[in-house]
Amino acid sequence: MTDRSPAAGKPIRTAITDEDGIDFAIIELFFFAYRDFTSDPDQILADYGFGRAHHRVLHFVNRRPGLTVAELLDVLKITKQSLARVLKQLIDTDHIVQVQGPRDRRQRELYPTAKGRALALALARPQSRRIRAALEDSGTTERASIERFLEAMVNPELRAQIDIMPAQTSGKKNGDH
Amino acid sequence: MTDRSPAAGKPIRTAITDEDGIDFAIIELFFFAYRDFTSDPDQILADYGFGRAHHRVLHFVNRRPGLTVAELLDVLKITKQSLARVLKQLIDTDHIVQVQGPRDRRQRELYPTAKGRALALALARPQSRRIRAALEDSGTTERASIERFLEAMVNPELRAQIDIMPAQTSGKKNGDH
DNA sequence: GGAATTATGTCAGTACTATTGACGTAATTT
DNA sequence: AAATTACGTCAATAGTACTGACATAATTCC
Repeated sequence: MTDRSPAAGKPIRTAITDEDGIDFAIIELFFFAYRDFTSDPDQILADYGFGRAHHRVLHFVNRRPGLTVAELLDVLKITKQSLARVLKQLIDTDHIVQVQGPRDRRQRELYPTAKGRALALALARPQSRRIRAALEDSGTTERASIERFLEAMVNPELRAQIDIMPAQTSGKKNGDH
Repeated sequence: MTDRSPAAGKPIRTAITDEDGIDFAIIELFFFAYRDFTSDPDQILADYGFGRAHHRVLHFVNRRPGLTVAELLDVLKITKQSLARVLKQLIDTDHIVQVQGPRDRRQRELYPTAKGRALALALARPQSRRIRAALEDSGTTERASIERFLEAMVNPELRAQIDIMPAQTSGKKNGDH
């Protein structure tokens, strides 16, 4: 149990490098950056007994008030069942309310309450601080270049989800043309 | 059940914006970018019955061959128990081997096998392609600026973990293509 | 040499997020 | 009237994570 079994392959002792032109540096940085990026709100969420799933739901309901359950599922790319418990908890704790759809009464439009809005802001605050600090520390003159890079990392067919957002992404790249 | 309960707060119908100077644009982009970034290897991992945890272990063992279990736990920021099952599976499937530490025989140095090296490369390939494409698409003249930004997003006290990596993260301003 | 500490492995129990599949209900569309 | 859609819910399962406890072997400290 201590050593490798007889049939096992031999250990490779050299570190993986940029062979095949693989960009390990940015792959790793992306991992670490996202890990720490999500750790900020995780602290706050723990106080509520919530997890990341609650955060995501809360975020998008605040960003697109009135979106339906189906739309939310599409943005989050999870299943109805995964959303069910999380959404129910957010409704039960009075962070989100459902309103019957005006045109289609089958639909449930989701809106944040004042409480839900406040929590969404509290969760976003440390993340935004981290981003601002990172932009400054890294001497990024244009934040637009970071924005463009991140957007280009998203699957093209899914970028539509981003563009639907409340805009004001400032100058963005398109300018609505 | 259809509508909101009597005690519930009133729905807020306006979208959350950049109030309080919160950078929702980049917060969202980071979420979408990471979601798609991880979706590439997820496809491949599914064929092996592996998950993201296996990927991370495989990645770091390939990046720092010979690292010990304790070091791996420190990098991944998970507990021993969380690592146990995943590491065992990778060893049983001959992707990783353990070697008794030379100085300290209590330690288990972790090394990839040829099989483990190959899988790590296969998993990194689509991610690297995505990064390269994003750099090109976004017209990022220097990739170093993206690197600096991502590094600045990492908690300062944890940046040591990155700097230990097989170098060429730092001296990377080479433009070997 | 003996005691404390360290590195690792393992067991038991739990939680959260996610999955697929199935079924029911109400509302809309055809 | 029939089919479809939007939503909710139930059951069963999986992957990843957690805490706490305990065992073993090896090293270090006194």
